[in-house]
Amino acid sequence: MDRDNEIERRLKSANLRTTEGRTRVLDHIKRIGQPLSVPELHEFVGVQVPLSSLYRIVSDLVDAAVLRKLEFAEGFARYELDEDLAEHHHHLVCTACGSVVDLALDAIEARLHQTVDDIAATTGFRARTHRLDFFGTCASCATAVAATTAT
Amino acid sequence: MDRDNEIERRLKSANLRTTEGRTRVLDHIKRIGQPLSVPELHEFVGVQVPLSSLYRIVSDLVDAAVLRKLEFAEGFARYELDEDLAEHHHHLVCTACGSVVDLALDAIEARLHQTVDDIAATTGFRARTHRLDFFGTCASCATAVAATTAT
DNA sequence: ATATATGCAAAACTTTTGCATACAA
DNA sequence: TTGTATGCAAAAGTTTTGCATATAT
Repeated sequence: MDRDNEIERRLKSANLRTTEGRTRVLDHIKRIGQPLSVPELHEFVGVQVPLSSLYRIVSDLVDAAVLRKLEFAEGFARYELDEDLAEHHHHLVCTACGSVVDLALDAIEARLHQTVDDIAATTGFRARTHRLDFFGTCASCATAVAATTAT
Repeated sequence: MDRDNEIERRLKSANLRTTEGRTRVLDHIKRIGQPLSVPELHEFVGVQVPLSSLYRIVSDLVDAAVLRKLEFAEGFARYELDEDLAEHHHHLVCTACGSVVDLALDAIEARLHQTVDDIAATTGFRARTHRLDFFGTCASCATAVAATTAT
């Protein structure tokens, strides 16, 4: 896969060896497709990789531009593939069930591109990346709430 | 001021008394106009209010919908006035100097409103609020970098 | 062979909590 | 007066670090 080659390349140029821990972490993040916290990785990847190693692994991978660190207001960080490796996307955070779902919509990006231009013209700020998250109720929680309320 | 009345109202309906600590925290957050961390508040508000009290104060104010908790990927939380109390805005985060500047642009909101509609139509997710932050280089850091590079 | 990565234990940092005292209403 | 807020100290949760050992290249 092309993406895997690019990951290899970034690991190499950051002088990071291909180890079992890193491979496991990346495999799980690629497979799950949602931003994961280190404790979650600890559970998924297997307890045989200690937390301290996981923290070092994700930190190194962030430095190598393979992972990206995210924080919602949860009190801990989550990690996902760097945006060059995954399709650029945003997040739908359900405040009822806590789920975080990726969202990619061409129409959004077009509008944001205009916005970045507006900002540069207005303030002189050169936006290189952005982060756009939506908070609300996912379809299934909306249904659940409707059912409860109907009672 | 109208906003202060609204804050009073929210404190009252959350059964929160008007104390010196809360008043100080709110005064500083209103005055500074940038999202502040608790350690920053500790320094600004005065060391005579201990950290534990500050954490309790901001937590209570978040529950009362007077403050809003934000997290960039810094490892700690920042607090600013709830969006109903401040003009709805976004953030320009300079990755060179770390400054966080508020930005409010009508054109952005119009585009986001369309986006929220798109999302509801596409996914069924009902977005109640959103968060949009831009990361890049502020005008003065861009100038500084240009100067350095020119040498 | 050699530099890098890991595991363990200990520590640092942010945030939370229990409880007695102080304060706002 | 009465319930709420604070200060202090201790603890909990997340993340970082030192150092000896194990591993990738």
